[in-house]
Amino acid sequence: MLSVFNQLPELSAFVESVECHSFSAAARSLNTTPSAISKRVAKLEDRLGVRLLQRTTRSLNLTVEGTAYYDRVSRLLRELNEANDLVISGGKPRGITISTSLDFGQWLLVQSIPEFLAQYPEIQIDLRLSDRLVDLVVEGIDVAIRLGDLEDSSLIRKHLERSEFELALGCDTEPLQLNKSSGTTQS
Amino acid sequence: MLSVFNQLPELSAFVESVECHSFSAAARSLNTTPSAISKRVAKLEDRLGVRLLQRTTRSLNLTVEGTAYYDRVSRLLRELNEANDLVISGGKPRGITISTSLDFGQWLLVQSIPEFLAQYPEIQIDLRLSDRLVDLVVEGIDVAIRLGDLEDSSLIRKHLERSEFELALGCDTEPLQLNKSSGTTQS
DNA sequence: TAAAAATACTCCATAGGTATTTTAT
DNA sequence: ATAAAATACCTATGGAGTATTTTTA
Repeated sequence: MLSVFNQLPELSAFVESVECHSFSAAARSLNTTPSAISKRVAKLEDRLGVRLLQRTTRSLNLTVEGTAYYDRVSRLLRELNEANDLVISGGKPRGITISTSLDFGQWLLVQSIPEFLAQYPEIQIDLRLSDRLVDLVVEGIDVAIRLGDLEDSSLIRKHLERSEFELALGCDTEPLQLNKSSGTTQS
Repeated sequence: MLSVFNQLPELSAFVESVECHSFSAAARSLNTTPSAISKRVAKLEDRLGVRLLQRTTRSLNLTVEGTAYYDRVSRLLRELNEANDLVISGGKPRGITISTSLDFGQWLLVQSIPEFLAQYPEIQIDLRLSDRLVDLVVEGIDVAIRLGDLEDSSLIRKHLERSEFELALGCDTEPLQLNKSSGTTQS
């Protein structure tokens, strides 16, 4: 992954210019100046070594290469936006990582998780079943569920921040009956 | 197209870190310093408002969101590289825009272009057939072919730069017999 | 003549590097 | 004890704005 250079402002300027048929209009749309747009597109062309837009003071026209590039890049920008949107937290929990034992995971969660997902379809659950001792911090576990007195074991408990999962539980009536389970929980 | 912010260095740092399982290794791979990688990833997470990598001084682990983001973004970086490669000129002509009349285009070029493409498959041809007067500069036409005395018409001829098409013609024996056609040609 | 692109010039934000601190194995 | 991540600090690059010039419809 060596040949990708920084180019997103340039890409946006290019795509927006094509769609607006004008640098000035693109500048308005992107809340910047025509000067900036002109420079960004010029820089992009410079790096690619190819003229993308044939321009006079009165019109913009895509070159052959520009057309090919526009087709691909406009799609990529759309997809990148989608990837960002998917991941950007709207303040709400979006994903949790749960660690528990094989047994407990199978008997309790495999039944309850579908229920939970039915109520909160937008939350992604990463369920990791393992009987080994897990370092919650190192592996980025949000909630670990262990049976009984395991909470008195050698596991280190750290207070980091209020668990996203707890927030999810707190925001409505309890979707899972996990409250009674003795949890070694980051909270 | 408003929500895309500049993020390619951050994206590369993130993807490379995931693939190297280490900021330091990613820094080596991207010819920069661990400090830069650390800052880029932190900035990306900051903008997204989501932690992508759970890190200690000894290990990196993708969070749930990080996994989803990595899947998408690594693909996008690959595709962006491909788009760049596709368009980057290796010094050779890559595309020409030809303007000619409907008649001439049909009778001559429709026969000759397949031949030409057989010899130079990597060159893209954008053939625009039109009987109206065309401003070569405004529309980014590389070669315009007009019959006979049309070259004495009101068309303005400008010397801009040596036509890519002429170069293509000059680099070998003539692939088309266009030399005899009276051309209003940017050269 | 009006409006748009290019450009010269300046300024400032910020990305990146160096050196240091913290942390984990 | 070693190696990696985070951080503080500084510097310089280059991105963006303003104002001007050029061009074209």
